[in-house]
Amino acid sequence: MQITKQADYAVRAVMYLSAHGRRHRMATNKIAMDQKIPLSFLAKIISQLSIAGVVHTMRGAKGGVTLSRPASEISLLDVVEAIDGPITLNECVLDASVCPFGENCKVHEVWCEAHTDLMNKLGATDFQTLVSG
Amino acid sequence: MQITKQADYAVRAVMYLSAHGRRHRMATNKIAMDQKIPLSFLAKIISQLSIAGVVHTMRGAKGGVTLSRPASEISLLDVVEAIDGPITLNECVLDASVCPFGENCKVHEVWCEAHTDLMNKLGATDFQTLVSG
DNA sequence: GAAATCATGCAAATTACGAAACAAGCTGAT
DNA sequence: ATCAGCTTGTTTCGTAATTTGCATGATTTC
Ligand code: SF4
Ligand code: SF4
Repeated sequence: MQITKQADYAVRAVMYLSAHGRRHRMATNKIAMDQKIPLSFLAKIISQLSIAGVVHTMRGAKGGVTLSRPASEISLLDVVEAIDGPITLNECVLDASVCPFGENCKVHEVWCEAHTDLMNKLGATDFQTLVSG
Repeated sequence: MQITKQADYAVRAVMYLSAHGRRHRMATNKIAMDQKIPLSFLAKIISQLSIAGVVHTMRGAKGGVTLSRPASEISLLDVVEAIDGPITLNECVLDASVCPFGENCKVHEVWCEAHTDLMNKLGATDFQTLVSG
């Protein structure tokens, strides 16, 4: 019952980028140093964030990473789900057919409600307010 | 980002016990059959629930498992934490010292808030209302 | 072509899952 | 009282999946 370290690393990276503005291209190397992230591990995370459309990468000399959208339009949920996949408190939340009891289970509803609340909270927090506030 | 199957199994077991009342002693065998839980797995779960003080077990012939408290005084949180241990959305929620940024991290606060909300929700749902409602 | 950088693949470590075998306690009949 | 049978508690093991981290390769700019 925890987000993975990858997801937390990803959040730190996006925080770092948000704090430095979209104009500057930051090298993965520098991000890793400043945010205490294993370098070769961060590379893969950046890659996934790129595929998810959160960041934009530039290869070659003078390359680096930038946000592909304004920080105000990137939510915690975007980053976490880009790395860990859809977050589900219980396996039945997204697909009720995995359990023989499925829809007839009262607990199922509780998990779904809690899940929705969590999604709303994470979806409502954008990185602009995280950095400035 | 998911509770373990053990925790869900535990919830099913307690649901089953709550539905049948505290007066009846149910054999682990029967619970496993009706709730589609691997028998040898459920034994370990029952044991942990017993240690946590949620259920009371009786060995020997005519033995079985009963709730040690009225269903109205057992919350989802009790059962889940008895099995999975304290639930934490991120490792820094309970112990901020695991991260070099610790208290100075804005994201940390968000996780703590979300964590509190989740705890409250799970703590407020007792098995009496789950069964009857 | 060389340097800097992202991208991909591979291995160790940890954890979750399930099953089996064994030990211990209770009941009730003898 | 004693013994046999039933039921939970504990321990151990093996498998599978996930997580984490590292090393190497591919790509672009200068
Ligand atoms: S028993 Fe209920 S809560 Fe558990 S997986 Fe099935 S539907 Fe979901
Ligand atoms: S970076 Fe912030 S959110 Fe992540 S572990 Fe550290 S304190 Fe917690």
